[in-house]
Amino acid sequence: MTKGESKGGGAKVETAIKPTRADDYAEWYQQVVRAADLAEGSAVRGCMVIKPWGYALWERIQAELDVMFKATGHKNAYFPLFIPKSFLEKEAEHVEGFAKECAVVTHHRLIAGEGGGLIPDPKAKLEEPLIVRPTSETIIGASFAQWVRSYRDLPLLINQWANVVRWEMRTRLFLRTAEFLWQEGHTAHATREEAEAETRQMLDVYSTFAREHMAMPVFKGRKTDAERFPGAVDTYSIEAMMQDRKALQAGTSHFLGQNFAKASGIRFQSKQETEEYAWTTSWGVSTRLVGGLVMTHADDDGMVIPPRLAPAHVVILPVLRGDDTKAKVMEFVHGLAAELRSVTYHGRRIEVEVDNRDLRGGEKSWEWIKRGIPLRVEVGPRDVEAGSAMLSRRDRGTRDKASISRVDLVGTITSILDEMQAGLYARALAHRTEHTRWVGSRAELEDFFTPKSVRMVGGDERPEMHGGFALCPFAGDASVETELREKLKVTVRNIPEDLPDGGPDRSNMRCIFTGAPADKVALFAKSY
RNA sequence: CGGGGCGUAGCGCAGCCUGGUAGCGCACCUGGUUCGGGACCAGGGAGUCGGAGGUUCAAAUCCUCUCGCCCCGACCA
Repeated sequence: MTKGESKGGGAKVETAIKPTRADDYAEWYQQVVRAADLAEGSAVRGCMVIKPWGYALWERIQAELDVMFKATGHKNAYFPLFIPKSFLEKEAEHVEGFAKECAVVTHHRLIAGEGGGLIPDPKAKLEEPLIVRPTSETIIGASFAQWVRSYRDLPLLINQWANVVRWEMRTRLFLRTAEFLWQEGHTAHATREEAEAETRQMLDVYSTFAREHMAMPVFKGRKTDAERFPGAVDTYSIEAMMQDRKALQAGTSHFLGQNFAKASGIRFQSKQETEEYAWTTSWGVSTRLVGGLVMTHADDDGMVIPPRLAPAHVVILPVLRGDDTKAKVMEFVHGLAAELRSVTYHGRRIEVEVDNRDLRGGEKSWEWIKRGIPLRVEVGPRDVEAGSAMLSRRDRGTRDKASISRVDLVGTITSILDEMQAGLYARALAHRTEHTRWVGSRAELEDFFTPKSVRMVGGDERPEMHGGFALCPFAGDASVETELREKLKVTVRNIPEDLPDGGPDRSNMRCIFTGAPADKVALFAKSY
């Protein structure tokens, strides 16, 4: 059982977030997002306001990924928000995939209506409707077609940071909203091999980022046909396990073959003087990662931010008691803050917040606990006397604090943060390992994903937290996927590259559903 | 788009059945006592009760219409 859960032996602990994960996971998630001040709903249905602390997390994700994209040769650019309807129509599968959830712009002017309001001017109707981009393959393809003439123009390695709109029915902050922020890489290559290598390279970038920065273990793998991106030849994903054991697709990378090159006319003259279609890729991660961060690390007291992603690493909370000591304490605090800021942690300066708001100490502490800042440092008159501070770590109990000398704090803060980062990853990995299982038969798989109802205090019954990741040989029969999705809401998340120990003899596997020879192992799970 | 629910102070709600002109908790403001882990006391500000129409001496409450939102069923980063 994870730290902070209210069930189990011992006295019931008062938690900052109610309900707890064990009591109502979905509601817990919403409460953490609110309590950590990450985001809130807005006047626009399905759209969220990302608040400064939440946006700072996204900025950290952007900053780290951007460096990784640049290091692999990509350049940033920006393409239009609006896509002519005819562009979207160019790739058949693509249309089918997105048509159902598009925002459409039909007019370019408003005039006074009868009731005093504004209405679209019938005389200002667009000749061709514009679609607010749900993704940009087609509009970027049009530019690529202009930019690419010769094999010497390839590869073309472009990324854009942008917002996109998908008119979703059911929305949840960060996890699924009608508008979201993301990054979409688009590349064009002279050969199939090179484009496939690019697809895999970016998948690796994502999994490295997830592991090292987000402290989130992921399974990398290829999607089945049923789960492929509309218009792609192959889709790859990284899949992470959330604390309720459901999978979250945390990043995708697509090998688009020549489908979009043909649709957009991305042609080039080869060295052999033949005309060829380019091979393209696209890959993306979104603000959904912030939701993934919450569901991977947060606990019943709120957000927990991995140090390497933290907008601020430490908050200093001055304990001010009376005017006689206030000046001394603040002098010490500012000195300490300056010293900490001079320390480098993975290429960044340590970020320090000094919270000297006129609030009670406990109230401030709890606020920062809920926000998930890695370290809290209290400095009061007694610490000033002793040249020390009281240090609390977000990965320990909320009341757990220990005195540390100023010198030691400055000297060891990076190793403390590294230890926390490693600890968060280890904990997430242990959780995933505990709930990942090889299954040998369909019955076993169905049992694994069938909840046993649990009687709550007060008599309510609700499904237990159950299931997890199931691995088994799979021959790739699409009708099996449909059946499992309909019956159990379980899907193949991907065909993982790296498999945990155990399982059947890889050289002689049979599909557990059809009995046919199988050369692949599939990862099954319920998902967000 | 089908089934269910809800709109009353910034947030969460009570009041409605049995009409009499608006209340509670949290938050906010002021003063005081407090303060090394979610304080207490006293005082205070804040709501055209989603909107329109009707019944009535009188409507948050009853009736009609309307708008918006949330939950459940077909999708998805």
